[in-house]
Amino acid sequence: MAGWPCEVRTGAEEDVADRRAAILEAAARVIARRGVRGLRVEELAAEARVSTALIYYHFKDRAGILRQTMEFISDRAGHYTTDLDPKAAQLGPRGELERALLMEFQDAPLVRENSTAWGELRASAIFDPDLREDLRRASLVWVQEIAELLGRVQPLGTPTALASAAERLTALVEGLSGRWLSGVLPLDHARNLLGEAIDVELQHLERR
Amino acid sequence: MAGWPCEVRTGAEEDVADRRAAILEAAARVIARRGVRGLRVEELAAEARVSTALIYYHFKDRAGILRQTMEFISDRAGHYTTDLDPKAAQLGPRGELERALLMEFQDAPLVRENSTAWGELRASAIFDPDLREDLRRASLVWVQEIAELLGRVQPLGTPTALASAAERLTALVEGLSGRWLSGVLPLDHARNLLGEAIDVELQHLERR
DNA sequence: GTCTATAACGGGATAGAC
DNA sequence: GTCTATCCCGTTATAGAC
Repeated sequence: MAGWPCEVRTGAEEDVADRRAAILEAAARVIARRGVRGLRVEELAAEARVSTALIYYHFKDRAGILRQTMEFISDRAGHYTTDLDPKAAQLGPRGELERALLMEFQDAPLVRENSTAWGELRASAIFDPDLREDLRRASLVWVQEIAELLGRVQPLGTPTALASAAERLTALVEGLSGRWLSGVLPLDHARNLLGEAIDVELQHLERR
Repeated sequence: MAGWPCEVRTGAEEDVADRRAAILEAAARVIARRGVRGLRVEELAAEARVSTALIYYHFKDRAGILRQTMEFISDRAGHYTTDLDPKAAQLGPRGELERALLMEFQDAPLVRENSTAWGELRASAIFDPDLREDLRRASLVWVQEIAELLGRVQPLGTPTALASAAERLTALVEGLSGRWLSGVLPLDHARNLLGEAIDVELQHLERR
């Protein structure tokens, strides 16, 4: 998914990779601020402190920017699920599950930025076939991750039941996230609703 | 919400109202086809078989088109919930509840169009304060409507519990709708997941 | 109210030097 | 790889006739 080999890189290559990453980070910021529709290549260039020409050099065109930003954001979200909080394992399965699902609902700048940009790219995918494949893959991975955590909390659940619960919970996260970010729902309210949903689904898995 | 008086209208006024409505219908179609970002006033004009100038005459500017289309779509969705299916009352409360929530998941052209356009405008609202107020109102109305239906199925539920369940179910609809429309989830799968969610929430309401 | 014609501008994309 | 300068097209919005 990375687009860059995982081998050790020498000086020059690393500089390029860093610059690339810096542009993608900037793209995430700009998309979170203005939306996909509001992304101006010139603004992105300013945000990343490079020229517009360099952006086209690295990403070919506007569509390329979007596609690669989607990958970038999806990778980054995957990372802060596992990396960012090394004490996760000590929470126990239930704690890990809650953390993984509630993760998105913090107003820490980076997290909010990631959620906003991701939601925006997700919405764009409906009209942009280029983005669909990445979206599909990312969704699948996420659902499986949650199903697996659910299975650790409730080992009795059949694979199908676990998968369904995971699909509902992740879809619910997306729905609640949209409501939070558009100001329909305050953050803590969204968190409470999601917390209850986890309870409800776990109780339902238990009882069969 | 209508923007037009509910009184009887004489010939000329009716023509104007019809034309206005025709443009808004066309806007819904174009947004469903191209997204908000893809909405070109010229394409809208062609779709509605009028000139671009007329569109600006009626709606002031691009933002005005979006704002009024949002109202229009929200009204229309509200209508087909209650009007379009006069035999709804015969379904019993549970049937009405399911119908109201599953409504959005049909691939009848008009319904899909409404869902797509609504999802698109909802997503735009995150970056467009103009749209937020309408979105907030529409969401509120919808949640209350569902809470009321839930209460008829499960009269034991406390108002708070009913409200929470309604918020989760409606947010879930939005999440699943996005997944369906972006091709992540097939239609019948989305319907099944939502159907199960209704069961799960009702059982949870019962047990307390 | 509705049209045709066009002004005005924003922003995607590229040429070519370094 | 990276920049400066610029082209050029698509889009929004308006002027003015009917």
